[in-house]
Amino acid sequence: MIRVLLADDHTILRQGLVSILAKDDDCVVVGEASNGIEAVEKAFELEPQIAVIDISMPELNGMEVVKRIHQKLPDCRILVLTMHEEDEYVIHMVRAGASGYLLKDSASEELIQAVKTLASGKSYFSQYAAQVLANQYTQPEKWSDPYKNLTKREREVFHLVVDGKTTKEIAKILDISVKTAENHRGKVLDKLNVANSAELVKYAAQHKLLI
Amino acid sequence: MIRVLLADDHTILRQGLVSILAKDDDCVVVGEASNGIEAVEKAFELEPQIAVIDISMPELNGMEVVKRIHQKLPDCRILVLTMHEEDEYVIHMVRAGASGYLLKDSASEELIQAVKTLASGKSYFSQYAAQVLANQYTQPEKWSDPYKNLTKREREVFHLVVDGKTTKEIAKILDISVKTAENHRGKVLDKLNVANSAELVKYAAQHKLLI
DNA sequence: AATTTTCTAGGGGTTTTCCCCGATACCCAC
DNA sequence: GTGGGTATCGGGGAAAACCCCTAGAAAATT
Repeated sequence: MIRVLLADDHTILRQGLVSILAKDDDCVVVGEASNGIEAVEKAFELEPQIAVIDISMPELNGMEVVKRIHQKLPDCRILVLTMHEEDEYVIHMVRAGASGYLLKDSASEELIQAVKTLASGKSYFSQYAAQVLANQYTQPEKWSDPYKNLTKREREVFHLVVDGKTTKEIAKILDISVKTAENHRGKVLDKLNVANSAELVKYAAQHKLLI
Repeated sequence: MIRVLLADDHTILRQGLVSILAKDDDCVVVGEASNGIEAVEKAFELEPQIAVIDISMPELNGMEVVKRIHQKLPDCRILVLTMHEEDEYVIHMVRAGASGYLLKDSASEELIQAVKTLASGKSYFSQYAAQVLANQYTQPEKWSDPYKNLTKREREVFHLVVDGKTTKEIAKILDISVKTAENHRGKVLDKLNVANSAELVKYAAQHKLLI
C-alpha cells in the first residue's frame, strides 16, 4: 500500500483527490492538510511515501513546504499539483525537491499513475513540465553573471575548489602560498555570494560549471 | 536563412528531409552526408547552424559524430534524428552535445519546428525524449551504493551539508548538539569516501542527489 | 530477551576555512 | 610622471571543519 499525504487548501478539490485515490487498491490517504504549515507537520508525523502538495497554499507556500519536507524526509517523494504552467515554477519546485509535477486539469487516472510512478522510484512530469526541464537540461546558464566577474586567477581557484581540492593542494598546483590561495577563494565566495566552499560547489553544479 | 546539414545513410529518407526543409522559406540545406565520417567532415567544412544527425550511421556512429561536431563547433546546434525510443540514447546524445531529439515518425512540420527552435537558441525534444530527460533531472540514483548505506539521520545531515549549511546550522535545524552533527557529517564523509564538504557536494551533484 | 545498530554527546587535538588587514605590481587616464 | 583602480600576492587571528577517541540511551534486529 502506498501511503499518501494530501495538501490543498481547497477542501472540495482535496476531497475529490481523496475519492480518486480511494478508488485505487494500492493507495491509501493517510492524512490531509489544508495549509502549508499543517502539510509540513503532518508529513513529519506520518512520514508518507508520497506527498501531494498544492503549489499555492496559505501560511506557507508550496515551495517552502516541498523544501522542508524534502530536507527532513528525503525518502518521501513529492508530487506538486498546480494550476500554473510557468517555467519558473517547475524548475524551482524540482530544485526544492519535487519528483513530480502535475496540472490540476489532468485526468484522475493521471494522478493515480503519477503517484504510483513516484512510489516506484521514478519521476512523473506533465507533458509541459517535462518539456521545460528537458530544455533546462541543455540550456545551462554557463556564463552566469557573477561568474563573469571573477578574474582569471579567481576562476582557476574556483574550478579547483569545485573539484574538491583543499587550499593546500590549490596552492601547490598554482605555485602560490596557501594564504594567497585562501584569499582568492575568499574573494570567489564573496563575488558569488555564497557562504562556504560547499555552497560554492552547489552553485557550480546548479550553473553547470561543474567539471 | 537557417543553414542546415543533413546526415542520414538512408538516401530516400534523406531526400525526403531535404524536400521537407526545401519547402520552408527560412531553411536551406547546405550539405548532405550519408555516413558518420562524411557528416563530421561536411560539418567542419560548411559550418552549418543546424546539423540534423541520424543516430545509426555507418563508419562512425551518431554519438561520436555529435561529440566531434559539438567539440569543434560549439555554436552548431545538433538535432538528433532516430527511430529508437531508448532512454540511454537520449541522455547520451544530450551529454554528447545534442540540443534536440526527434523521432523519425514525427510529422514533417515537427522537423521544421525543431530546426527553427534550435536555430533560435532553444532546445527541442520529442515528447518522449523530454520525459526521459525530465526524469533524469530528478531521478535520484538515490539508491547509489554508498548513499544507501547512510542511516536516516545521516541522510538528513547529508542533504543539509549539500545545501551549504554549516554544522552549527545543522545542529540547530535537527535540534541536536553541534558535536553530534559533526559526528554525523564525519560518518557521511567517511561512508561516501570523500575528504571534505566540498567534495561531498560534488558527489551529490554527480549522483543527481542535488538539484 | 539478547544483540546489534543507530543516535546521541563530549574530550581534545590538528588542520582548514574564513575574514580582516597591508604590500607590491600593473594598467590606464590625466 | 602621478594618481586611481584592480589584480595578485601575502599575514594574523578567530572560527569552523575535521579527526581521533569514549560511552550511554534508544531503536531496530535477531
